[in-house]
Amino acid sequence: MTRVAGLDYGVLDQLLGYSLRRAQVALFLAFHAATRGQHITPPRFTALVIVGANPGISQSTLGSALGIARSGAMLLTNWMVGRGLVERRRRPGDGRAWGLHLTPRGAQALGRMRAAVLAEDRRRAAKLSAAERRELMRLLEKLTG
Amino acid sequence: MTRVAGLDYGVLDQLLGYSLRRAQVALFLAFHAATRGQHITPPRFTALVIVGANPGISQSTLGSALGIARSGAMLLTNWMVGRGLVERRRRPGDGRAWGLHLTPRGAQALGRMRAAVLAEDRRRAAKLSAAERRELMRLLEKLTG
DNA sequence: TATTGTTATACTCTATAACTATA
DNA sequence: TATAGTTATAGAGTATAACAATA
Repeated sequence: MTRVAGLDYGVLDQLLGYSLRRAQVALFLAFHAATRGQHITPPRFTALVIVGANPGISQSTLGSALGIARSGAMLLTNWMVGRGLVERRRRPGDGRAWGLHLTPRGAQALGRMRAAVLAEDRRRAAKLSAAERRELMRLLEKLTG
Repeated sequence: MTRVAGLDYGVLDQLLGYSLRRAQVALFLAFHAATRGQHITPPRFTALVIVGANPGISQSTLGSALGIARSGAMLLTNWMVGRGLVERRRRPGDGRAWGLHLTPRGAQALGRMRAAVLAEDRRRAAKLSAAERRELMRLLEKLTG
């Protein structure tokens, strides 16, 4: 979605939503560069981070965090389990829900990915000064929260 | 993708890309609210705006602006033509490409949508002061350009 | 040869709805 | 009744590849 030279973008240039979309696409390219060759996607990475930070989380809660339906959270979990990154454990108190946990291999893989993604995210953000980057994060938080 | 209370988002909260994604989802809801009941989507709205601002544009160039393949630009154009919002005109100099133009009905519909989308975008951005909003747009532009 | 539009096809992601087992 | 997970199915959006017409 690079800007096409000579094209008039009309009202789009006045929309905060469109500016955010452009910026998000640019940062998505950063993510893609950082995870090249692996079969990782933003939702998969997000899921791994959240499972890692919230051991024992249920699939439904994971789905809520990602903003997707339970059925989608299950497919995502299947992928993580199939790759040996996550395991489902029965919960003592509740026979319905699984508790999700990183495997040792998953924790190791996530550690590598996290470092790469964070480094590339920072590299792309380097067009801004450190103060500008913090200000941008603050404004985004204020907008969203 | 509303934040789930009590959940630890780990490294995600340190990623500019994730902050942008959250903000973009929030503004997408603004778009959705502004176009409720119409069969419009962000890509369709974007396409209409770009055709309106660049009369005679080709399908391929439209696709480039949207960051999608030619085949997708054609389906998008089919939708706009099918709704009577856009018409294809042969170009005098080049028998290969179509020139896309808004119909009077398309111009009228776009005018209404543009006003609604812009108003709702501003309304959601009202959590920021006018100065903050301008600063946010500036930072996003600096990041992307 | 290169470009534009078109067509056919396939893939990914997601939603919905119905089902089961547990609570 | 309500919730968690599962399964089946369908739809939207997109990409790729091949083709015809035109440059």
